[in-house]
Amino acid sequence: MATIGFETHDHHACVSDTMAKAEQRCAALDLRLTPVRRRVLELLLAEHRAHGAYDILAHLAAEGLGTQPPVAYRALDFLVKAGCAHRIEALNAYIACAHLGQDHTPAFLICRSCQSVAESDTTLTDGRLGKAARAAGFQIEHTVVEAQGLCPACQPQDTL
Amino acid sequence: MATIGFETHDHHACVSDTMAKAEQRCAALDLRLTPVRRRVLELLLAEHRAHGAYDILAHLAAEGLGTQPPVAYRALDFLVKAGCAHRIEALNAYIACAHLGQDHTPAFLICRSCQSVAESDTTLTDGRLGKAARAAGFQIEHTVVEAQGLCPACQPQDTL
DNA sequence: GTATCAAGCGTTATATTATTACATTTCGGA
DNA sequence: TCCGAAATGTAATAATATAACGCTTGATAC
Repeated sequence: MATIGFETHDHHACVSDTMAKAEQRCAALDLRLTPVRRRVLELLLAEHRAHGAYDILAHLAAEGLGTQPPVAYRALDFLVKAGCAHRIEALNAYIACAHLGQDHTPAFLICRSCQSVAESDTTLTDGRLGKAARAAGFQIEHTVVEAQGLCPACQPQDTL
Repeated sequence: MATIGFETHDHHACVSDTMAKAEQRCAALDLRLTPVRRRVLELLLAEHRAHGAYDILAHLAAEGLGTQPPVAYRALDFLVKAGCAHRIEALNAYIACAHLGQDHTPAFLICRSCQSVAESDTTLTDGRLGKAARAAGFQIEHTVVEAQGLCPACQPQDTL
């Protein structure tokens, strides 16, 4: 399990790695990473935080890539279906996948102070949700696991 | 842990029990369960499924209890804050709490076929979200744990 | 009792998020 | 080169949610 988003890291490499993986993934699945889709993924990747569809649309509009809501929603839906991005239900917003290429069931840690979002790569079945589902005879198809609170950097510091 | 929602049960008793507990809880916390709030809770309790704010508002309007969105949102917000209801983020909708009076961290099982929602009463800290948060130094304040899929009754049957 | 204050409520308006529908274009394969 | 599927452009609208403001009510201090 690795949680990506709060710790400092080489973000430039993080972005280019992910773009490269997205290319590979789309090629492998015979999906077309068109200019708009690619640009939206870049915009999502720029920061480890969630982006609203209309935020994305504003960037696209500024760059002449589209002005109407469906442009943004289509690209975001594509990226989500392709596994390159996730939707954060608690924020009605989207974030680039931090574990592209790994089969994973994402869980998110959302900081209410700095709005950063970390994606934790976990497995589902032995979690509480998996147990509860098995006990109830429920067949899980998709999970939404999100925690809201304070990231390490935003917690009140006793020392220093 | 108990998951309430899919199994058949004495729903009339389930409703009246919950209303009684809500009364007690509000009295104990010095919160006012006004007619609109009470009625909204009854509406939520009528079925173990999520109800949109505007669905609730339509009922209130039909009963002369209010016609504008804030009427519904205020009552729903009150019930959520009071612990008598939960918001289902994946559906932008609300559901009555099935574990009133118990300190719990809810997790929901949402059937995409019949729209029923079961609430599983779990503890947080040893689940995968808790582990991930501890590992990342993240301080959790609120969790959203929702699974979408098929409830027992809606799964394709091999036998029978 | 009555002045005061906070909570609740009524109402208008508007903000935010998301989808439907349909015409047009692009792209790959027959 | 023609066809069909996928992608895109665009207008309109639906669905969800909040801001703002004034009035009413109910509890409390005096």
